[in-house]
Amino acid sequence: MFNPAKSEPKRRVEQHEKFPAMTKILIIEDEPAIVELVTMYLDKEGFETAAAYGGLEGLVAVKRDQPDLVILDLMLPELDGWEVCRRLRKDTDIPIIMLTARGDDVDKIVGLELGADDYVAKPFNPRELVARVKAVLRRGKGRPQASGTLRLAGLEVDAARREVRVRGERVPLRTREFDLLHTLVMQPGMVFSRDQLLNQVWGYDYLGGTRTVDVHVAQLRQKIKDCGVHIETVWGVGYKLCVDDD
Amino acid sequence: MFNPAKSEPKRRVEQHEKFPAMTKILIIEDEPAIVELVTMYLDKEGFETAAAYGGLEGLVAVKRDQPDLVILDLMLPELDGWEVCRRLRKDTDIPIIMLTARGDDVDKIVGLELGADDYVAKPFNPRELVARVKAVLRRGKGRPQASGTLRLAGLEVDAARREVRVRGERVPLRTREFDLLHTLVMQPGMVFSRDQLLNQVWGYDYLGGTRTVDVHVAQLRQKIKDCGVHIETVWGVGYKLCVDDD
DNA sequence: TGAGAATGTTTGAAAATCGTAAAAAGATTG
DNA sequence: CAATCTTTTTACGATTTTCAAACATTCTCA
Repeated sequence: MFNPAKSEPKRRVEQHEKFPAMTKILIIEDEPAIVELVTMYLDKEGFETAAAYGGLEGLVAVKRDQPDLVILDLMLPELDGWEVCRRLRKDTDIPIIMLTARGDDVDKIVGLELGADDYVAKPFNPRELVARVKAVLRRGKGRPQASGTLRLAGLEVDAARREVRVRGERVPLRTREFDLLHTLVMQPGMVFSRDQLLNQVWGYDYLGGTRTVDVHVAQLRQKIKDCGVHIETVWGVGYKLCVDDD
Repeated sequence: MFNPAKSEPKRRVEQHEKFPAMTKILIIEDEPAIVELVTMYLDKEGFETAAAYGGLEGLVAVKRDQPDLVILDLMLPELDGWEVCRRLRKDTDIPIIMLTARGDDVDKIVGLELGADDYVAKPFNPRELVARVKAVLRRGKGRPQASGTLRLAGLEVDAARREVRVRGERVPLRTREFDLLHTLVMQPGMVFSRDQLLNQVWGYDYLGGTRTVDVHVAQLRQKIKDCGVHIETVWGVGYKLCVDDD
């Protein structure tokens, strides 16, 4: 998609940094006290959490919950962290933060051999762990954007620059408007239901009503009129972008 | 594709990016274990690989194989990475990613002195290396990000000297300010999310909050005003550098 | 044609984001 | 190790955007 820093709609968030709506974090750790502590801190930051208390259980949980990040203790019953990490790495790219004891060979963990993304030495400061979680999650986001301007009749949409031109003239759009238009322009003629648009533009966890889409469509229509392209209502279904035929 | 939130969750089935048929990558590294590992990962991504186990051998291999990118260890027998890099740079533009030890002077490596395109600190995560390879290759086409002074209206940014001039007048910038401006100037008009800027300027493992970016942007704005170029806020997304239009 | 449902449009309060100053924390230097 | 400089955090007001609600309009189908 195209929005580098989606705003997080409809959610009670204070000073929190924004992460993809409901980022799921799985904690694999046998000591309940630690699980509880970490859970508490992550909750407070708006993350969704799950826990597994052993290696095997952990592997199952990963499959089931599809977390966005795993916090993995090195010392575990059944299957130790090394093995769990290795198996996870074999068929996923889910970021992993290891909990290690002081003195563990950190280089091996984060480096080649295991391929974890980061580690925190026990005993650790929960706040630091949270910071690391955020940092690791952020890493994926820095990739260059697919450049290239989409053109359709008198309409140009530049995703990388977030600029829209109507017959060559720059038209300032707001975040939602831009994202909405961009989705439509990417597949001209394709009908999008309001729900599809909500998922695409507002995020899958958006809690508002579907009429919101209508409002934004109306505003978009205002701003991009007379460019040889228009947003058509598909009655009872949704909207699509069409090239004027005359 | 760079949307952190929504389109990202499918981590499992990662689609291979398309690079020119059979992009060749040469690894110059004396430790066979590392060569093997890296080779495996690059293979998996569809790259063609070759290896050289020493500095001299590496130079020869470059001549012979004409790779599209070189991964170069800093510590090598015969001829060390510094020297190899220097010689490569003397008569080619082949992108180079350096493998360094933690603590090596990264500024010198990627800066003008050596002119490598990127670096990865050992011990490294192979997946990250692959990501960097892709990033560098992608960057390669398009823009001569090479040395020299970047000029944009009344603004000059000299990466080598780390100097900035506003309408010819030198303006002293602090480290962060300079790096920030530099990344923005390299791709004027391109929108950078705060996360992207944090990754680029502060590093992949920066642990602070995103508002830090705002503060530095504010300070930059102070220092580079009235030079025909300004930093624009892209509401809900991030910042971009724009040439004044009036 | 008219009732009911879906959509269009306008609006202002509420929410989100941003700018900035100033305090706090961290680095660097002499 | 104190002084100084840089960076980061924090706090709060200012600004911008969003969205639900209300009402108007259009559409469908009996």
